Amino acid sequence: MESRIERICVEKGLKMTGQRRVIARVLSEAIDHPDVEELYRRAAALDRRISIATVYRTVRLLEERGILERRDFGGGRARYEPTEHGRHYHLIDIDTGRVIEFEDREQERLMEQIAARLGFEPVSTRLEIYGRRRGTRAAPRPAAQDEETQAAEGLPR
Amino acid sequence: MESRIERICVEKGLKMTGQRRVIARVLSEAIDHPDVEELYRRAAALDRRISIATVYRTVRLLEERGILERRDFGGGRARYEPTEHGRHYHLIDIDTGRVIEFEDREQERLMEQIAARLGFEPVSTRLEIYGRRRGTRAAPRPAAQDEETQAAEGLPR
DNA sequence: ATATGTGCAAAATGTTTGCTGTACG
DNA sequence: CGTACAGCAAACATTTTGCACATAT
Repeated sequence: MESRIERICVEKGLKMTGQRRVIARVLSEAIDHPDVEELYRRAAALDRRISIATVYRTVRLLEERGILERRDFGGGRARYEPTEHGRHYHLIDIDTGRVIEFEDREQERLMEQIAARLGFEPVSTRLEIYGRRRGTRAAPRPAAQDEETQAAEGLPR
Repeated sequence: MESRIERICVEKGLKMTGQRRVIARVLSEAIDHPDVEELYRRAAALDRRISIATVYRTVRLLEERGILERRDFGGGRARYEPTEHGRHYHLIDIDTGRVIEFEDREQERLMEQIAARLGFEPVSTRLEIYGRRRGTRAAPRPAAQDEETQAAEGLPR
Protein backbone atom coordinates (compact mmCIF):
# COMPACT_ATOMS: atom_id res chain seq x y z
CA MET A 1 0.00 0.00 0.00
CA GLU A 2 1.11 3.49 -0.80
CA SER A 3 2.12 5.58 2.20
CA ARG A 4 1.35 9.25 2.49
CA ILE A 5 4.92 10.35 1.88
CA GLU A 6 5.29 7.92 -1.00
CA ARG A 7 2.28 9.48 -2.65
CA ILE A 8 3.86 12.92 -2.32
CA CYS A 9 7.11 11.64 -3.79
CA VAL A 10 5.30 10.21 -6.78
CA GLU A 11 3.40 13.45 -7.28
CA LYS A 12 6.70 15.26 -7.33
CA GLY A 13 7.99 12.88 -9.94
CA LEU A 14 10.62 11.08 -7.89
CA LYS A 15 11.75 7.69 -9.02
CA MET A 16 10.47 5.26 -6.41
CA THR A 17 12.80 2.43 -5.61
CA GLY A 18 12.06 -0.27 -3.08
CA GLN A 19 14.32 1.43 -0.57
CA ARG A 20 12.65 4.78 -0.97
CA ARG A 21 9.26 3.23 -0.57
CA VAL A 22 10.29 1.70 2.73
CA ILE A 23 11.86 4.92 3.98
CA ALA A 24 8.78 6.87 2.92
CA ARG A 25 6.62 4.46 4.85
CA VAL A 26 8.74 4.72 7.97
CA LEU A 27 8.53 8.49 7.75
CA SER A 28 4.79 8.41 7.20
CA GLU A 29 4.28 6.30 10.27
CA ALA A 30 6.66 8.16 12.57
CA ILE A 31 4.98 10.22 15.22
CA ASP A 32 8.25 11.45 16.68
CA HIS A 33 11.35 13.17 15.32
CA PRO A 34 13.77 10.38 14.44
CA ASP A 35 17.37 10.96 13.51
CA VAL A 36 18.95 9.23 10.52
CA GLU A 37 20.30 6.37 12.60
CA GLU A 38 16.84 5.69 13.95
CA LEU A 39 15.23 5.92 10.51
CA TYR A 40 17.80 3.47 9.29
CA ARG A 41 17.03 1.10 12.14
CA ARG A 42 13.29 1.20 11.43
CA ALA A 43 13.73 0.89 7.69
CA ALA A 44 16.20 -1.97 7.96
CA ALA A 45 13.76 -3.79 10.20
CA LEU A 46 11.27 -3.78 7.32
CA ASP A 47 13.77 -4.55 4.61
CA ARG A 48 17.32 -5.57 5.27
CA ARG A 49 18.55 -4.41 1.85
CA ILE A 50 18.88 -0.80 2.87
CA SER A 51 22.10 0.95 3.69
CA ILE A 52 22.50 3.99 5.88
CA ALA A 53 24.01 5.86 2.94
CA THR A 54 20.72 5.53 1.14
CA VAL A 55 18.85 6.85 4.13
CA TYR A 56 21.14 9.87 4.19
CA ARG A 57 20.72 10.39 0.46
CA THR A 58 16.98 10.01 0.67
CA VAL A 59 16.35 12.41 3.53
CA ARG A 60 18.56 14.96 1.85
CA LEU A 61 16.60 14.59 -1.36
CA LEU A 62 13.24 14.83 0.38
CA GLU A 63 14.40 17.86 2.29
CA GLU A 64 15.47 19.57 -0.94
CA ARG A 65 12.07 18.78 -2.39
CA GLY A 66 10.34 20.30 0.63
CA ILE A 67 8.83 17.01 1.73
CA LEU A 68 10.81 16.78 4.96
CA GLU A 69 12.16 19.32 7.38
CA ARG A 70 15.41 18.93 9.18
CA ARG A 71 15.44 19.81 12.86
CA ASP A 72 18.25 20.16 15.30
CA PHE A 73 17.39 20.02 18.95
CA GLY A 74 20.99 19.70 20.06
CA GLY A 75 22.83 16.46 20.46
CA GLY A 76 24.68 16.60 17.17
CA ARG A 77 22.29 14.64 14.98
CA ALA A 78 19.84 16.00 12.50
CA ARG A 79 16.27 14.89 13.01
CA TYR A 80 13.49 14.81 10.46
CA GLU A 81 9.77 15.27 10.26
CA PRO A 82 7.33 15.62 7.38
CA THR A 83 6.71 19.20 6.33
CA GLU A 84 3.39 20.39 7.64
CA HIS A 85 2.00 23.49 6.19
CA GLY A 86 0.01 24.26 9.23
CA ARG A 87 3.13 25.15 11.18
CA HIS A 88 3.89 23.76 14.56
CA TYR A 89 6.65 24.40 17.03
CA HIS A 90 8.55 22.54 19.70
CA LEU A 91 9.01 22.62 23.42
CA ILE A 92 11.95 20.53 24.58
CA ASP A 93 12.12 19.30 28.16
CA ILE A 94 15.76 19.90 29.01
CA ASP A 95 15.73 17.29 31.75
CA THR A 96 14.40 14.40 29.68
CA GLY A 97 14.88 15.43 26.06
CA ARG A 98 11.18 14.90 25.43
CA VAL A 99 9.77 16.97 22.59
CA ILE A 100 6.28 18.41 22.78
CA GLU A 101 4.68 19.98 19.75
CA PHE A 102 2.32 22.89 19.78
CA GLU A 103 0.72 25.33 17.41
CA ASP A 104 0.13 29.00 17.74
CA ARG A 105 -1.46 31.11 15.08
CA GLU A 106 -0.46 34.22 16.92
CA GLN A 107 3.24 33.39 16.77
CA GLU A 108 2.89 32.61 13.11
CA ARG A 109 1.26 35.93 12.43
CA LEU A 110 3.93 37.78 14.38
CA MET A 111 6.75 36.08 12.53
CA GLU A 112 5.26 36.99 9.20
CA GLN A 113 4.91 40.55 10.36
CA ILE A 114 8.51 40.73 11.54
CA ALA A 115 9.86 39.25 8.34
CA ALA A 116 7.83 41.69 6.31
CA ARG A 117 9.08 44.60 8.39
CA LEU A 118 12.65 43.53 7.60
CA GLY A 119 11.83 43.13 3.92
CA PHE A 120 11.76 39.35 3.84
CA GLU A 121 9.42 36.61 2.79
CA PRO A 122 9.47 33.82 5.38
CA VAL A 123 10.21 30.41 3.86
CA SER A 124 10.39 28.41 7.03
CA THR A 125 10.44 29.19 10.68
CA ARG A 126 11.69 27.60 13.85
CA LEU A 127 10.47 28.29 17.30
CA GLU A 128 11.78 26.25 20.15
CA ILE A 129 11.32 26.59 23.85
CA TYR A 130 13.80 24.71 26.00
CA GLY A 131 12.30 24.44 29.42
CA ARG A 132 11.90 22.61 32.66
CA ARG A 133 8.73 21.09 34.01
CA ARG A 134 7.22 23.41 36.62
CA GLY A 135 8.31 22.63 40.14
CA THR A 136 11.24 20.47 39.10
CA ARG A 137 14.55 21.15 40.82
CA ALA A 138 17.41 21.62 38.41
CA ALA A 139 18.03 17.92 37.97
CA PRO A 140 20.78 15.81 36.43
CA ARG A 141 19.78 14.31 33.10
CA PRO A 142 18.64 10.71 33.47
CA ALA A 143 19.61 8.60 30.44
CA ALA A 144 22.29 9.76 28.07
CA GLN A 145 23.01 8.03 24.76
CA ASP A 146 19.75 7.96 22.86
CA GLU A 147 17.83 10.05 25.28
CA GLU A 148 16.51 12.33 22.61
CA THR A 149 15.42 9.62 20.27
CA GLN A 150 13.81 7.45 22.85
CA ALA A 151 12.23 10.19 24.87
CA ALA A 152 10.26 11.60 21.98
CA GLU A 153 8.10 8.55 21.54
CA GLY A 154 4.39 8.41 22.00
CA LEU A 155 3.76 12.09 21.97
CA PRO A 156 0.61 13.83 20.89
CA ARG A 157 0.85 15.25 17.45
CA MET B 1 43.05 45.61 28.90
CA GLU B 2 40.26 43.45 30.24
CA SER B 3 37.55 42.59 27.73
CA ARG B 4 33.90 42.37 28.63
CA ILE B 5 33.76 38.59 28.46
CA GLU B 6 37.02 38.29 30.38
CA ARG B 7 35.50 40.32 33.17
CA ILE B 8 32.52 37.99 33.32
CA CYS B 9 34.82 34.97 33.41
CA VAL B 10 36.76 36.43 36.29
CA GLU B 11 33.56 37.23 38.15
CA LYS B 12 32.53 33.62 37.73
CA GLY B 13 35.84 32.48 39.16
CA LEU B 14 37.33 30.94 36.01
CA LYS B 15 41.06 30.55 35.83
CA MET B 16 42.22 32.97 33.17
CA THR B 17 45.04 31.72 31.03
CA GLY B 18 46.60 33.71 28.23
CA GLN B 19 44.65 31.68 25.70
CA ARG B 20 41.32 32.24 27.40
CA ARG B 21 42.00 35.93 27.62
CA VAL B 22 42.53 36.09 23.87
CA ILE B 23 39.45 34.02 23.12
CA ALA B 24 37.40 36.16 25.49
CA ARG B 25 38.59 39.25 23.70
CA VAL B 26 37.74 37.84 20.27
CA LEU B 27 34.28 36.99 21.53
CA SER B 28 33.79 40.40 23.09
CA GLU B 29 34.68 42.10 19.85
CA ALA B 30 32.66 39.86 17.55
CA ILE B 31 29.55 41.45 16.14
CA ASP B 32 28.56 38.34 14.20
CA HIS B 33 28.02 34.67 15.00
CA PRO B 34 31.35 33.00 14.38
CA ASP B 35 31.82 29.27 14.35
CA VAL B 36 34.69 27.61 16.17
CA GLU B 37 36.93 27.58 13.14
CA GLU B 38 36.44 31.30 12.71
CA LEU B 39 37.04 32.01 16.39
CA TYR B 40 40.22 30.00 16.12
CA ARG B 41 41.36 32.00 13.10
CA ARG B 42 40.75 35.30 14.85
CA ALA B 43 42.33 34.18 18.10
CA ALA B 44 45.37 32.70 16.38
CA ALA B 45 45.87 35.97 14.55
CA LEU B 46 46.31 37.66 17.92
CA ASP B 47 48.38 34.94 19.49
CA ARG B 48 49.79 32.02 17.60
CA ARG B 49 50.08 29.81 20.70
CA ILE B 50 46.45 28.75 20.61
CA SER B 51 45.18 25.43 19.38
CA ILE B 52 41.75 24.71 18.05
CA ALA B 53 41.24 22.14 20.81
CA THR B 54 41.52 24.94 23.32
CA VAL B 55 38.96 26.98 21.46
CA TYR B 56 36.56 24.04 21.53
CA ARG B 57 37.21 23.47 25.22
CA THR B 58 36.78 27.14 26.01
CA VAL B 59 33.52 27.70 24.18
CA ARG B 60 32.13 24.57 25.76
CA LEU B 61 33.14 25.80 29.20
CA LEU B 62 31.71 29.25 28.61
CA GLU B 63 28.51 27.76 27.32
CA GLU B 64 28.18 25.59 30.42
CA ARG B 65 28.70 28.68 32.54
CA GLY B 66 25.99 30.53 30.67
CA ILE B 67 28.39 33.08 29.21
CA LEU B 68 27.94 31.97 25.63
CA GLU B 69 25.07 30.54 23.68
CA ARG B 70 25.48 27.98 20.99
CA ARG B 71 23.47 28.46 17.82
CA ASP B 72 22.90 26.26 14.86
CA PHE B 73 21.71 27.89 11.70
CA GLY B 74 22.35 24.87 9.54
CA GLY B 75 25.59 24.14 7.79
CA GLY B 76 26.86 21.66 10.32
CA ARG B 77 28.91 23.94 12.52
CA ALA B 78 27.98 25.34 15.88
CA ARG B 79 28.12 29.11 16.15
CA TYR B 80 28.49 31.18 19.27
CA GLU B 81 27.40 34.49 20.64
CA PRO B 82 27.54 36.08 24.08
CA THR B 83 24.44 35.46 26.16
CA GLU B 84 22.25 38.51 26.20
CA HIS B 85 19.57 38.63 28.74
CA GLY B 86 17.42 40.90 26.69
CA ARG B 87 16.59 38.15 24.25
CA HIS B 88 16.96 38.55 20.55
CA TYR B 89 16.12 36.32 17.64
CA HIS B 90 17.42 35.65 14.16
CA LEU B 91 16.31 35.99 10.59
CA ILE B 92 18.50 34.06 8.17
CA ASP B 93 18.61 35.01 4.51
CA ILE B 94 18.50 31.62 2.83
CA ASP B 95 20.11 32.95 -0.32
CA THR B 96 23.15 34.51 1.27
CA GLY B 97 23.37 33.02 4.75
CA ARG B 98 23.31 36.50 6.25
CA VAL B 99 21.96 36.64 9.78
CA ILE B 100 19.87 39.56 10.97
CA GLU B 101 19.00 39.96 14.61
CA PHE B 102 15.82 41.38 15.96
CA GLU B 103 13.94 41.68 19.22
CA ASP B 104 10.30 41.30 19.95
CA ARG B 105 8.82 41.61 23.39
CA GLU B 106 5.55 40.26 22.10
CA GLN B 107 7.09 36.98 20.97
CA GLU B 108 8.84 36.67 24.28
CA ARG B 109 5.61 37.15 26.16
CA LEU B 110 3.82 34.61 23.99
CA MET B 111 6.50 32.00 24.49
CA GLU B 112 6.33 32.36 28.23
CA GLN B 113 2.58 32.02 28.05
CA ILE B 114 2.77 28.89 25.93
CA ALA B 115 5.35 27.26 28.16
CA ALA B 116 3.23 28.02 31.19
CA ARG B 117 0.16 26.56 29.54
CA LEU B 118 2.08 23.34 28.96
CA GLY B 119 3.34 23.32 32.54
CA PHE B 120 6.91 24.37 31.79
CA GLU B 121 9.32 27.03 32.86
CA PRO B 122 11.22 28.36 29.83
CA VAL B 123 14.98 28.22 30.26
CA SER B 124 15.98 29.35 26.82
CA THR B 125 14.21 29.96 23.56
CA ARG B 126 15.04 29.99 19.90
CA LEU B 127 13.14 31.72 17.21
CA GLU B 128 14.45 31.70 13.69
CA ILE B 129 12.95 32.85 10.47
CA TYR B 130 14.53 31.52 7.31
CA GLY B 131 13.47 33.76 4.51
CA ARG B 132 14.12 35.32 1.19
CA ARG B 133 14.51 39.01 0.48
CA ARG B 134 11.26 40.36 -0.99
CA GLY B 135 11.14 40.35 -4.73
CA THR B 136 14.03 37.92 -5.13
CA ARG B 137 13.52 35.02 -7.52
CA ALA B 138 14.29 31.66 -5.98
CA ALA B 139 17.97 31.96 -6.67
CA PRO B 140 20.90 29.56 -6.60
CA ARG B 141 23.11 30.18 -3.61
CA PRO B 142 26.12 32.29 -4.54
CA ALA B 143 29.20 31.27 -2.54
CA ALA B 144 29.29 27.95 -0.79
CA GLN B 145 32.10 27.05 1.57
CA ASP B 146 32.17 29.76 4.22
CA GLU B 147 29.09 31.52 3.07
CA GLU B 148 27.57 31.58 6.51
CA THR B 149 30.61 32.82 8.30
CA GLN B 150 31.53 35.45 5.82
CA ALA B 151 28.06 36.66 5.12
CA ALA B 152 27.23 37.45 8.70
CA GLU B 153 29.71 40.26 8.98
CA GLY B 154 28.96 43.88 9.54
CA LEU B 155 25.43 43.46 10.71
CA PRO B 156 23.52 45.73 13.02
CA ARG B 157 23.36 44.38 16.50
C1' DA C 1 17.77 1.39 -23.05
C1' DT C 2 19.35 4.74 -20.18
C1' DA C 3 19.52 7.68 -16.61
C1' DT C 4 19.32 7.35 -11.79
C1' DG C 5 19.73 4.99 -7.50
C1' DT C 6 22.24 1.71 -4.31
C1' DG C 7 25.79 -0.70 -1.46
C1' DC C 8 30.09 -0.71 0.27
C1' DA C 9 33.99 1.14 2.08
C1' DA C 10 36.77 5.09 2.19
C1' DA C 11 37.00 10.05 2.93
C1' DA C 12 35.59 14.30 4.74
C1' DT C 13 33.85 17.06 8.53
C1' DG C 14 33.26 18.69 13.04
C1' DT C 15 34.22 17.74 17.73
C1' DT C 16 36.19 15.32 21.76
C1' DT C 17 39.85 13.18 24.41
C1' DG C 18 44.27 10.87 26.36
C1' DC C 19 48.65 12.03 27.48
C1' DT C 20 52.46 14.84 28.76
C1' DG C 21 54.21 19.03 29.78
C1' DT C 22 52.93 24.01 31.48
C1' DA C 23 51.11 27.77 34.09
C1' DC C 24 47.65 30.06 37.05
C1' DG C 25 46.16 31.08 41.74
C1' DC D 1 53.19 24.01 44.90
C1' DG D 2 49.16 21.54 43.41
C1' DT D 3 45.44 21.55 40.47
C1' DA D 4 43.65 22.76 36.41
C1' DC D 5 44.84 23.98 31.60
C1' DA D 6 47.12 23.66 26.84
C1' DG D 7 49.12 21.39 22.82
C1' DC D 8 49.30 17.64 19.92
C1' DA D 9 47.66 13.92 17.59
C1' DA D 10 44.71 10.20 17.69
C1' DA D 11 39.92 8.86 18.39
C1' DC D 12 35.07 9.64 17.52
C1' DA D 13 30.61 10.60 15.47
C1' DT D 14 28.13 12.01 11.74
C1' DT D 15 27.61 12.77 7.03
C1' DT D 16 29.28 12.60 2.19
C1' DT D 17 31.25 10.39 -1.85
C1' DG D 18 33.63 7.32 -5.65
C1' DC D 19 32.89 3.39 -7.97
C1' DA D 20 30.84 -0.76 -9.83
C1' DC D 21 26.46 -2.85 -10.03
C1' DA D 22 21.32 -2.82 -10.01
C1' DT D 23 16.73 -0.94 -11.10
C1' DA D 24 12.80 2.18 -12.37
C1' DT D 25 10.75 4.53 -16.01
